[in-house]
Amino acid sequence: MALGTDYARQDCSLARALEAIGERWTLLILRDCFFGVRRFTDLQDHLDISKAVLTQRLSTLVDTGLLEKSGGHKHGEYTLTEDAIALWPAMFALIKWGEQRWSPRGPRRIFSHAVCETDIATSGQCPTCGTIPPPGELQIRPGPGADPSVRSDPVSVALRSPRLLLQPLPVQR
Amino acid sequence: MALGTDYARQDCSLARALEAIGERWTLLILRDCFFGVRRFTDLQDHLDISKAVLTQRLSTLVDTGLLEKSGGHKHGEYTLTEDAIALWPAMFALIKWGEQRWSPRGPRRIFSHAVCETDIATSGQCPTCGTIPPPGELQIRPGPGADPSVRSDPVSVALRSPRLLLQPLPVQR
DNA sequence: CTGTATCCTTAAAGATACTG
DNA sequence: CAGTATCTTTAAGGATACAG
Repeated sequence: MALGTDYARQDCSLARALEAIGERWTLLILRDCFFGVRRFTDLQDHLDISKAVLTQRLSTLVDTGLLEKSGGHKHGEYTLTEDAIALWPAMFALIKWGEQRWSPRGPRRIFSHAVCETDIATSGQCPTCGTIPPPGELQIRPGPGADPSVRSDPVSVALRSPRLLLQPLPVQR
Repeated sequence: MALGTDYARQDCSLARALEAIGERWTLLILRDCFFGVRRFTDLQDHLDISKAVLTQRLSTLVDTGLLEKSGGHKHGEYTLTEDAIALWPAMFALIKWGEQRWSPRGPRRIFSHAVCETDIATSGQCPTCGTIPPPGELQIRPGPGADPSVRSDPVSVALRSPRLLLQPLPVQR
């Protein structure tokens, strides 16, 4: 965002949250991490973002304590910290809201509670066990609203197989 | 955001959502509307935002169908549409996440289920009735993490009295 | 009260080339 | 593979003055 990414003088937790994750691309980067993307190049390919911007965002996210980097300079991996994983309910709610408005053919992705084998509700609750499962217990698969024609890069292809959230995404190149 | 507010070629509802509410200030404007702020000047005073930016954001929000304007040119009022009210779970989750990380003295604002007179949990559920109350059934009051020293303008003062969400905020000038 | 209209400064983002 | 470095373009945001 131009001219400052902070919201000075706002006595509000929402402002603090947005200072951490409100910048352009940041939330999409974290979404990809939830989906198992961990490599710099994979993020770049999937997000269609410039290297410079991606570098800056990743560095900020590491500084803020939302991402952890491992693996050194080459073949490094970025993984979500506990603080970032705690963002899942907000991200899930945003995805659901986006679906209601802009996915007339239904959800693009469906989340289910792995242990109950039940698709979870819009509220985030599992209809079978009644809990709000943490992301690590969720499986993701393409839904009726998905549009495979949009993307055909290796990361997008890999993301189309059903899989657990937070698990590393194996990208075939 | 500089150079485009959209996320082209992202087959993802989160991207669509962010195109609508991801711009700087937009989510804070909607938050204020949930809290009952409805007037141009009140938003400007409370957000510490320039008129030009506020005008642009409000106009976009009306175009997107998230705000409705009534009252004509002067003394106009902006109110949330149903689509915007549906954003509450996401906004609530973001506020809670921000509190966990940046409000060590506890929540700045406490939400309670008006009919049950019970403070709602981090999950958004009312411990008494078990439901996830819609924003219209929520009351808001200052919490231990609030910092009244930050702001003393009329809007901030008015926001410090306990009140129902979505109800118009009476600002004394 | 609720905006428009201008001007100006800053920085955000893309493109491209280069590096350990 | 995972970035830096540089350059250029564009737009975002603040300030100020003005208007219906």
